[in-house]
Amino acid sequence: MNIIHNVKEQLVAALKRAATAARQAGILEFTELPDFVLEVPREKARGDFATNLALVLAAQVKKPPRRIAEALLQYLELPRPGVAEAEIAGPGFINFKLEPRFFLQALPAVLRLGESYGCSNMGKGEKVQVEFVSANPTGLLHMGNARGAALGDAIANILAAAGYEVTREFYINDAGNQIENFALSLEARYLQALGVEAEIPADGYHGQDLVETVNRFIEQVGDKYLNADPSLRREMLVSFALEEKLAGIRQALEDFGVYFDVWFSEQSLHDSGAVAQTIADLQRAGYVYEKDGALWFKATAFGEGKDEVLVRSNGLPTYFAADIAYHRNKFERGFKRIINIWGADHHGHVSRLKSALAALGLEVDRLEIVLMQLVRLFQGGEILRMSKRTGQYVTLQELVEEVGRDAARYFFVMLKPDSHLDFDLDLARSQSAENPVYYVQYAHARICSILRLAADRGIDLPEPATVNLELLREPPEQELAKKIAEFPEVVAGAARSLEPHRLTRYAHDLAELFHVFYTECRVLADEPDLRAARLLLVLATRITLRNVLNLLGVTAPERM
RNA sequence: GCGCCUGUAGCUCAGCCGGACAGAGCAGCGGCCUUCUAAGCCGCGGGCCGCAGGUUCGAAUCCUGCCAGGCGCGCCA
Repeated sequence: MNIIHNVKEQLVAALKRAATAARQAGILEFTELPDFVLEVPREKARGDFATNLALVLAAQVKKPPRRIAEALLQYLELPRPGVAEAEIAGPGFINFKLEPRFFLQALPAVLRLGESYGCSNMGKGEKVQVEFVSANPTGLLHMGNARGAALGDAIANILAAAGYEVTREFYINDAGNQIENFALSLEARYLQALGVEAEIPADGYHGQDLVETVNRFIEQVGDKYLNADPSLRREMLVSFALEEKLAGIRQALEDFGVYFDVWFSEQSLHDSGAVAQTIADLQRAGYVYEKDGALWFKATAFGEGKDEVLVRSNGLPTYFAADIAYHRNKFERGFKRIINIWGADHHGHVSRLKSALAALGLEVDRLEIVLMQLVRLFQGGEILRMSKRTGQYVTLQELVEEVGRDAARYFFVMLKPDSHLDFDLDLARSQSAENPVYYVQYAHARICSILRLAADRGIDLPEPATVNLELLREPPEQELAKKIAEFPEVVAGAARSLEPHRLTRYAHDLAELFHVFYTECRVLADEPDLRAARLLLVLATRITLRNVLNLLGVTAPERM
């Protein structure tokens, strides 16, 4: 059920036939039909669709584009019913106008589909995994993680709507050097709390949160590990702290409306031998050598600038080695598309990882990495530096408290991932009421208000099949219906490109057209048939608004 | 030095698989509430699309070179 998609396909086919017919008649000479587009023109006065076919043909045909367009029109059979007229404009575009009531057909179907309006079977049920956030479990979530959470969750939602079977995964970096540091820092705090002099490593974790964590640890076990074997002491501290930190992360994400299907432990890859196995397989493939007591991956064989260490001279595998094993594991789990949402500071890692996966004989094209640029925080005109070690950062929890979940999520998803994001805290606090998300939510609340009033007055909701759509003759009514009809195309486009910000654009445009309609047309009119038709339009708008907000992880309030 | 990202209205950003006069929000100015929520609607002002070349019938969009900002180039993760 996608009337726009259907009519576009018909038009494209008709255009191809027209070009072929003109060639056979000897009017247009060309060897191969070039790629052309059929798109919605920016200026709505130009019609509903426009094609540049005559323009792109000009290179081969060697005639003025407008002349070519004339020839095409001569042989073009317009799909009917649907397309009302075609005309040549500008340098040689062909503009098409649909019959005014064409888009109104979509309305009954929207009501029938309800929550699933906008969904498609594009993904054909293929398994896709989206891994995102994957924050270090040694602290709290910061603004960069928040952006990743909003973005990753929206992408996962959109893919699910487009017919993929989606798994959301959080990779827990619970191994390696940082955990060592974490352990030493915890140990120092533990000893300090028990009155023993101890120092946190220079590059350790100095945040106040560890003091509190250690205090809770002491409430449970007291000074039991004061004189214990240091490695046991650290192990107990780490396992306690990680559990607590992860629970906090999970809670913060849930408060942000983000849930994961799988929490995948890096340590489990070491424990299961997967890391060792991966290194051995790379070795067998001939891409590993030893130098200075370490094992190196021959990344230069894949065009990289330099080789990478897999196993350090102290015998411990690197994060890189574990990440290769992790991604191999993803392939083994059968995902057709493997999508990672990474901060731009990891971009150097992308091609290295892909090289290693190629060395293992895996189809690297199945791995898609969305790099998002980092978030810079401003306060009082100054940059706030974020650092786990110094404990100075604004957390996701604070963000949600300050600006609200809906506003924060909308804001993060509104920007394309490539854009650097300067987040002005003062602005976010003061302007939260002017956030564009309210514009969209307000449209939804207004609709609910109309429906409440209708119920109060004992007005029945229309039966879609019996509504006379012909009564919707006003331009705002038809434009709103057209925008509603576009929704499935927009979702599919966002899924293809992994660009959720297309949906915030769409949501804004839809809300705008509704507000105009609301101002111009009275829904609860006296005339029952017109009222029923407008109620149908309003109900379809509500469904579409709700569905698009849902995909973005933003609530659709009934009152504001 | 090398690599990736960004540079569009006062501010924050769309548009960038080339196309028809460059768009939106916020901020500014002026109108609109006796009937469904004014968190709204209508109108106005505001832009050498970082700079310079090139390709093209046509460039914000593609190519090259500069300039500016961010990030990366660890036996860190």
